[in-house]
Amino acid sequence: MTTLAKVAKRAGVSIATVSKVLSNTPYFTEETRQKVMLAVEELGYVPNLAGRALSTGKTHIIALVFPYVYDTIFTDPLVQHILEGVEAESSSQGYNLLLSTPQVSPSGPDDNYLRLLQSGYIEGVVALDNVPTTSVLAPAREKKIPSVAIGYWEHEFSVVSNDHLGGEQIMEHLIELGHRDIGIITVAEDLNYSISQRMEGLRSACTANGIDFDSLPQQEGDFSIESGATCASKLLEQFPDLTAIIGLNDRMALGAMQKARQMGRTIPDDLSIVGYDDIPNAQYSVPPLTTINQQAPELGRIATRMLFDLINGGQPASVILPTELILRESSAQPKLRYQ
Amino acid sequence: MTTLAKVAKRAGVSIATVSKVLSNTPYFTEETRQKVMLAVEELGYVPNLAGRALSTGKTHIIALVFPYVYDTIFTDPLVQHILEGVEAESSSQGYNLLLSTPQVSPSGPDDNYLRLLQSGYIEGVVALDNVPTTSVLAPAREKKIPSVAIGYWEHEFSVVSNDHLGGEQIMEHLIELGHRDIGIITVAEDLNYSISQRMEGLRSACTANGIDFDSLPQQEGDFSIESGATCASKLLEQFPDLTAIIGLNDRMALGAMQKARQMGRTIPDDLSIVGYDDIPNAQYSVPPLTTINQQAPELGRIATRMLFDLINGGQPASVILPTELILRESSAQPKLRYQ
DNA sequence: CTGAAAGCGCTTACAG
DNA sequence: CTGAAAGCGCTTACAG
Repeated sequence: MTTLAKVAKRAGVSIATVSKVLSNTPYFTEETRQKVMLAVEELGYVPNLAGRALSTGKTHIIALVFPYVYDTIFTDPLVQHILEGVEAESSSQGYNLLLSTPQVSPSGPDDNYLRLLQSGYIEGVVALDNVPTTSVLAPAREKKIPSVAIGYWEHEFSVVSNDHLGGEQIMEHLIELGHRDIGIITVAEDLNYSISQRMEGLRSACTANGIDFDSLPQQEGDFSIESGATCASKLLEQFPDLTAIIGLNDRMALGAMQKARQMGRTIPDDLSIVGYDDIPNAQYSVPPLTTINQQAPELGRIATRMLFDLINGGQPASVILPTELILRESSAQPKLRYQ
Repeated sequence: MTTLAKVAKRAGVSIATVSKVLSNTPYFTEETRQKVMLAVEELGYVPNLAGRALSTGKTHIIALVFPYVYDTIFTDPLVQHILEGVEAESSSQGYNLLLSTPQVSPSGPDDNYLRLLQSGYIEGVVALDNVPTTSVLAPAREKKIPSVAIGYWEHEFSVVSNDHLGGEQIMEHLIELGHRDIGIITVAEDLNYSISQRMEGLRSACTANGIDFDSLPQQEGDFSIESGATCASKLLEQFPDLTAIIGLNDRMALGAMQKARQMGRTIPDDLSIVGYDDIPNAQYSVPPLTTINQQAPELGRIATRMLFDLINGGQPASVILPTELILRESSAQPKLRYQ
């Protein structure tokens, strides 16, 4: 390993000088600079980050945290997009990205994660903080580690998609088309805050239109395609008169669509199906899925920018991203049953 | 920040003693141990990793490297599954995961990545090393950094799916069904080694069955659903007699399926379409997609286990994972055209 | 403009 | 069984 000392020796100067030349401190002759750079070049010197971290406290690492709530976290398109955005921003700043997926329980995140936070290894953390039982950022805030939340936990610095609005939009859309018998595929309340917000959005659209939200049938899935299929089948068996089904994420909606077709329904003629997320596949399903776009890639990008601002002493403003209804062919007016 | 020194002071012992107690060195009285542990407890001491790294050279970080070749790397299901497997293994070993997505060009991976390798920050690296122009692991090997390749670059320690076999299997399947007019949706040769291997597999199945592989029409996509649709449309316009299309990944096959349907083909009656990867959506397309399962999640898991073996001084054997043909409903016998 | 020295927090021979 | 001391590789006041 080439160290500062070796470079210094070769260049015939002190290690302090090498260090200063490399960190672009002013005050040294062009001659010294050249000697040093030549030695650095010849020796292929690369600073040891642990050494630097120990003396400066800066590691140039930020952590990206996804609480581990269900098996397949990385298959969630939201997670992918956040990852993509965070990666892009952090590497553009010359920072490295540490990925952490702590287990969370009502008593808090796991010890490994807690230790990581205090280890001095990371300068800050961006976390998807949407699990109602526990906030993975609470410990970071206690320890005054710069952190930005993507999600609903109360946090000074956060970015979140307006799930309430998205919920309203998708329900409004169905109501406008004339639907009243609407089944809902959701997810267990304690699993995810965004989903609860979407539910609230659905509710307020109903209320605004004089529909009793609580009378609409619901089934709980687990975000997966499979669960969407199962829920759809239960919904349609118990309530054959449903004219529309809302899946609170696209994957469940897609599963529902397949199942409904197997059960003999034509989409959208017999049954409208709408989703939420606007994942790439939503565009390519048969028929293409009406859904809500929540600008997921922006979430990660913005959160990371906020984090760097914070690390540099700024006070970034929190952000709420608007959602947009994406009209495709899986939704239409209900057929008139009694004519 | 609580340091060893503070703990030592509180426990009334030397910092050396605290350090030894914590690292489970033998030789100290139960009484000392208790005093130390109590102080650790009370102060909430967590070792500073930079300090430890500097004196031991162990950082408890491994890097996972995905060369950045096309925009949407994290949307590739293969990447997701590798990530999942690597994450699971490394966190089970108490290691943290650093994600790196270097830009690669014919002259090699980018400087940031090169610096990371030499920074002393990482104990080893697992890399998806399938881009023909450049191996991201070549620099790691030069620098004697423990590394495991997922892919085809020649590397002492590697794990790879048997793409050649997979290619054979999918082509064999179509040939057995009676197809001879087969269109292929592939990807530019210099983009990905796995794909070239699959192509070779297709070729050998053809050769074994007396079919001239080079006469089969091909189109180049870019892994995306969209590109699959575009390629299928070109293929079907130029060669309307095709009875089957192979997509060299599922997403392109899925795009092809949608486009073929729009062009009036019924799948599989008028046209068989098969894919490669067995992504979750393959099961839920209409009709469900015949494809090749390559045990992607295992790739990451095995590679990481090999890396830890290597770090601990072992010499793990390289692994080639077999593929499996997954029969679904998107493939069938071709219709007899001239009866 | 340059360098000697202290210090970041830890571990590890080496004495005792 | 315990501790003093050196050292890991770097940066940063402080002198000169």
